[in-house]
Amino acid sequence: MADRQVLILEAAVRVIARNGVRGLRVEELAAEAGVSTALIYYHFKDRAGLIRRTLGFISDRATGYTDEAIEDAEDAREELLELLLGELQDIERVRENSIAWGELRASAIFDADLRGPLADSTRSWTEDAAEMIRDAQKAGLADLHVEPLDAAERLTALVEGLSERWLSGSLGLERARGLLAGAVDAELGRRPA
Amino acid sequence: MADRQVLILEAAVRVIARNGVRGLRVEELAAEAGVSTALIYYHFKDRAGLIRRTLGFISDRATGYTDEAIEDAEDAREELLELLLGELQDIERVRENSIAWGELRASAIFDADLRGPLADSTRSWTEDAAEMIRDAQKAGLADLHVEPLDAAERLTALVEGLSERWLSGSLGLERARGLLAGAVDAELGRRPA
DNA sequence: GTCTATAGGAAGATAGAC
DNA sequence: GTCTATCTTCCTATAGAC
Repeated sequence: MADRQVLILEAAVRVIARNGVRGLRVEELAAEAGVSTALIYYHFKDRAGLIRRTLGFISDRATGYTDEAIEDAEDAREELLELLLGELQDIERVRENSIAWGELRASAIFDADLRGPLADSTRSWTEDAAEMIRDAQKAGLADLHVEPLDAAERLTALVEGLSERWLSGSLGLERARGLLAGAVDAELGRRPA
Repeated sequence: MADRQVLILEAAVRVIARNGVRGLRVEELAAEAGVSTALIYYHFKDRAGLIRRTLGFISDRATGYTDEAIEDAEDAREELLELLLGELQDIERVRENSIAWGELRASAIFDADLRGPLADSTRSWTEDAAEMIRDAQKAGLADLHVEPLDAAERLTALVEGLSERWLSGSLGLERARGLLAGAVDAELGRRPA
């Protein structure tokens, strides 16, 4: 489907990461994407449609930048940690996505239309984490009495909380990463040496 | 200082809770507060000034509505849980404050001026929680090897993450509360029966 | 599909009286 | 300090040509 649209969506993520959903001006997006405002309205109907499509786009590409690290992981427990730490990295693309993701979650509070896709992405991410926890349990790397889905939901929600604190300047990145690693230990039981 | 200003600030919190920071229209705020738009500009200079003052106001009154429940708590560990659960209640005032708080944090990502007060409030809340963890440890209700400040920072960040999911419709309130209780168990060790 | 140009309206901000 | 009335700016959205 028209890569011109994708171009606009990618630009939209950048603009949102810079100014927030609330601060997105169609004209600024047009400049960022190198197209006219009219073209944006042609493809996305109106501003609300643009935002909605951008959210879906973010949800879709929300995974991906952790893949390499996850493949390097030596076991399921390390995979889980890498999956979670993936959101806490000082890399342009990660920052961009994290900010956009936070914006979309915040926007969903005031716009019911955004909630469906958001909940879907959240569930999908959580289930990935839960699956890794189950694998860790099978490998004897996690307490068997922890409920994988509960722990996964707590850990992913914690990542969001830490990420927001990091991005808003209340928490240093290294400390955030350390806290997250500590949470994995608390949830799964300290790693057997 | 002029209670008219406080009246406006309180109205601003309500409007922000309803429509978000970006959705705050000076005219709507004027209607909500029962004053003219001119008066708002008189007191707050411009829209940006109004937002800044409102978010500062939110930081200040960020605590308070948990006090009763905390007093009823039977021990330090229960106090901690009540402090945290205080943010996850379906009560008008709590929703309002939680949404406004989330908006403040989201806004701080794009506005460096907001970061100082935000970090201060966050630290204060975290330290309250850490103190309760220390008390719980003294009372034999929490593992002694947990680092109070680390656990407190994780738990409060988790509350923010869960709260955001709840408010954005990705998570039911009861489940959020249950997950939080589970996190306290995971962090402090299961409560000795 | 894409642009230039612009209509139209919403919202921020101010003037001036009381 | 507070209001009514109004100015001005900015931004979404569309018309119409290519």
